[in-house]
Amino acid sequence: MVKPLAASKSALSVGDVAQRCDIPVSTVHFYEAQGLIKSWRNNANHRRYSRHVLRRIAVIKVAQRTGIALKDIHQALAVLPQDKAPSAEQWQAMSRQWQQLLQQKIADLTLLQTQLDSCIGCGCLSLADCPLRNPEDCRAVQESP
Amino acid sequence: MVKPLAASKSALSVGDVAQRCDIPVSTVHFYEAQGLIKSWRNNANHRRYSRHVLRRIAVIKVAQRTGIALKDIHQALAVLPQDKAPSAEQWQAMSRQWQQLLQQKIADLTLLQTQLDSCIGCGCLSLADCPLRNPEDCRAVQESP
DNA sequence: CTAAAAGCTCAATATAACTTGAGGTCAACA
DNA sequence: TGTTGACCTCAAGTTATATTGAGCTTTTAG
Repeated sequence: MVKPLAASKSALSVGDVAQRCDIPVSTVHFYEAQGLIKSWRNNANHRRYSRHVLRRIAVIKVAQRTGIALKDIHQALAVLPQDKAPSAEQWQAMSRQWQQLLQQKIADLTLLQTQLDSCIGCGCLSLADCPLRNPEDCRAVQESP
Repeated sequence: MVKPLAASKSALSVGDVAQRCDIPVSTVHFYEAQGLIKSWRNNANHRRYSRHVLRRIAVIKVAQRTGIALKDIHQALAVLPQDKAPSAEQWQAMSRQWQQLLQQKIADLTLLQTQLDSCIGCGCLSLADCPLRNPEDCRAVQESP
């Protein structure tokens, strides 16, 4: 059974977090072990999370989609507070980091696409640009067409 | 000492291949073990590669830059012959596969960028689009601004 | 002719990012 | 009350992509 959202609940169990972020409990544990998120313990030694952890995990997921490694995500998350909502400034600092990375990646892929587009099977018709060129390969191709 | 290129050499040693592709010998072995490239053996049981292996490895490297997994690269490479230059058709078939994947990735990242751009710290000002939104998180934020 | 360089095989290790499992606690519901 | 489900810890396993090392053979340069 899926529990209804209890919006006013201020502390979340590991199960709550897992469910709401749509990740396994083991992953929540893992992220915590990696220092990406934090928790405290209740009397029963059960983890309790601030609701702000949900945003952190959302950020992690987005960053991962772009191919950023966890340790880099860790670094970027460092500018966000663990236990309260980030200020506009904090948020913008993070966001700018992502934007730059994204732009970089997009530029990289776009270049590759353009190059591939003008590449005729590495017959080296476009020697300077072909991303698949290889000196030896090109020469060999020219020798025995 | 770096050997001069011997363009007319038709069979390459594992060392030749490694040097010309700028990858370690162990990686050449590894790719072969994975079935991405092929070799035959000479009298001394040493691997010998067709020069066309250089193009295959160039393709592997390009594809990896875009974040494509080796097993998918394996599949795409299947349309290229191991022991001769690909025909224009074969090449184009491959190229089209890459193009599609690239386009997909670029589109994905661009979307993400746009979304991130219009996201104000997930105060959920743009509820429908924010890639960082999370129902519980948003509601909580609204409750305690 | 000999010693270094390059090859070979096979097994182990490495890193990232998780997942699974064993064995045990604790609280709520029928 | 007892059993189910959510937690806990800690260790081991998994997949992808290689890299490293040990022990042995072949080639090549001086």
